[in-house]
Amino acid sequence: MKIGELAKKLNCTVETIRYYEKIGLIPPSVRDQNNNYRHYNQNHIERLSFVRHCRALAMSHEEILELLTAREQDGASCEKIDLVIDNHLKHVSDRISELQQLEKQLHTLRKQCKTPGANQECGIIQELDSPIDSNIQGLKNSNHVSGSH
Amino acid sequence: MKIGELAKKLNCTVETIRYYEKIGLIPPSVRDQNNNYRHYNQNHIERLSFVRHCRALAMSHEEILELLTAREQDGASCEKIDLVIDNHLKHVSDRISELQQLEKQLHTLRKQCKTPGANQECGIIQELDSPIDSNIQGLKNSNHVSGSH
DNA sequence: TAAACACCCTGAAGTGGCTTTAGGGTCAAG
DNA sequence: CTTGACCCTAAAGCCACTTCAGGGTGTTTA
Repeated sequence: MKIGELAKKLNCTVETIRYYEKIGLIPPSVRDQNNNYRHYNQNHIERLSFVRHCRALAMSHEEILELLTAREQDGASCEKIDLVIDNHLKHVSDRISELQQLEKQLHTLRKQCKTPGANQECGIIQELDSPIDSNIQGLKNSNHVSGSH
Repeated sequence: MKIGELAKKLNCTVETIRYYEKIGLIPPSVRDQNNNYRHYNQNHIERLSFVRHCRALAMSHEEILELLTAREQDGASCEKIDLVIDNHLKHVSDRISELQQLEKQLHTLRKQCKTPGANQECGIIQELDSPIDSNIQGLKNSNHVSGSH
């Protein structure tokens, strides 16, 4: 299977697949000796499928590598696997809480503009001009609604 | 006021302030002619305070610039301002929904590991190995619980 | 047979919002 | 006169890709 076909099958771009190979998230592809095209076998497909599945669940590459390592340690218990999932789940839950707090604050801010008119009197701008309060300062690590890790 | 004092006052790092100046999010500081140290007046402080307030609400630099521009157009109505806030609020709400969907999926996945034992039989790994289903594919644009935009 | 078009390749740079690193200069206190 | 807190710059690193520039390959159709 060539890279374009694989990309379609797994709903990602060819660039992403080449990138994963480059950083070692998937093993090197086999190359066609004539034209240097990448070719993929069932093993590759399964591995990439696993990775994409994890990414769809918003796991980081680091977390995915931990899962892959844990999986390959035959006979080991799945405690490590559970731990990775639990930790990730906590990241997601925490991020949801943060965003919900943010949502509240934005609703409150939005209501400040009661009487649309000249912007100097806009309650929103007045509010944003005022000193930062401690509630809002609480959300330090958020770069634009992103980054649970 | 020197940069360190300003950073403390606004609860951010000196590096962040220098970075904002570099990318033009705040106007250039006044320099001490002797030692080239940055100095800030009330205008600078208010502007940076505004920017930090917006960032605490997870707005992007682009959104902040839109607000700053709208604010400076004297006499214009605050429709633009409202629009920026409304759009941003929608980003946040949408991201919350996505993360909640993710949270559900992760809970379901976590439950697959009912009987902790040898990892080959771990339901989690089995699930992640299986083909990606269309529900999960729905969350395409998420890079690790981040990026509402 | 040649041109069009879809597909493949590489390496480097760009994205956002900073943070970190490396290598310095300045200034007040002891 | 040295210690330590503060200041400066330019460049690289972070994450997970995406985009760009420039080129090769392979099939199909005029």
